[in-house]
Amino acid sequence: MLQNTGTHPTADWIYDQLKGEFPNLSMGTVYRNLNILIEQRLIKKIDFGSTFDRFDANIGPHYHFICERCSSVLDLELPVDEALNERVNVSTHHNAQRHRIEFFGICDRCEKKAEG
Amino acid sequence: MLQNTGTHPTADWIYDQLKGEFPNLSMGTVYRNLNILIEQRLIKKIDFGSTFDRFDANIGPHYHFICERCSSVLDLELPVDEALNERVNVSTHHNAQRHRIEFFGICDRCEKKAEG
DNA sequence: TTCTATGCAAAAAGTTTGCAGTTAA
DNA sequence: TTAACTGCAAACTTTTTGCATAGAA
Repeated sequence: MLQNTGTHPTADWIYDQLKGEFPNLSMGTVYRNLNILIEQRLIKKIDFGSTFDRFDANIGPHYHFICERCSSVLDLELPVDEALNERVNVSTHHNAQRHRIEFFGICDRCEKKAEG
Repeated sequence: MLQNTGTHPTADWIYDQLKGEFPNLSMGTVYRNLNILIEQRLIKKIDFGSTFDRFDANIGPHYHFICERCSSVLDLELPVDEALNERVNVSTHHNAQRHRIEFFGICDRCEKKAEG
């Protein structure tokens, strides 16, 4: 089983790709192997640390902090750096209009709890 | 119906919060109203432009570009700015160990297609 | 009455799991 | 003979939808 595409595939896409080579491949196997690769830290799932959708009432541009202990998602005051979009547009042929940053670590509250 | 928490709630959490005030509230209503608020651009769903999980075979630190037309997720060459974590740690009491950036816009390929 | 919003339950979408059967060491 | 892996189908989790009803204008 190989994993060397340059893309960020969905399980579904992987299934379609491999279906040609292994005609009776099943989704169960795809997910099972993806999870094994995640455990072995050979790949990552791109997520927000929870299986639920998250909603954001703060419409203005702002960055997020995601606590890896309690999974809460917090707003940051850090000023948004619009120049970053330009950096992308200059160094690639994409047209980036905005961006989002998530910081990962341990939040204020969990740090305090750990000390307590 | 109110939406003014400072957090980034899951539908589930909202349901629990409102359950006290509206004892026979149902999940259907919560999701329906969240989707109305999204249409009205009063809130946002924090996602990657697709309902599927995405997997990343590139374990090293790197940033992503997400095309809002074709929903593909592409790696960027932009150098990762480790100093950003420090900026967060200095201005808040959280402990940020790493971060992730997603740029949103129209990708190379879709731009070309549009030009025809 | 008409229009919008709701509860409920069923369906859909995406992911995980149990089990029995293969295959390879 | 084991141990690891697989297909299949069923179960599970999260979100969406259909329908009949309730309440407001």
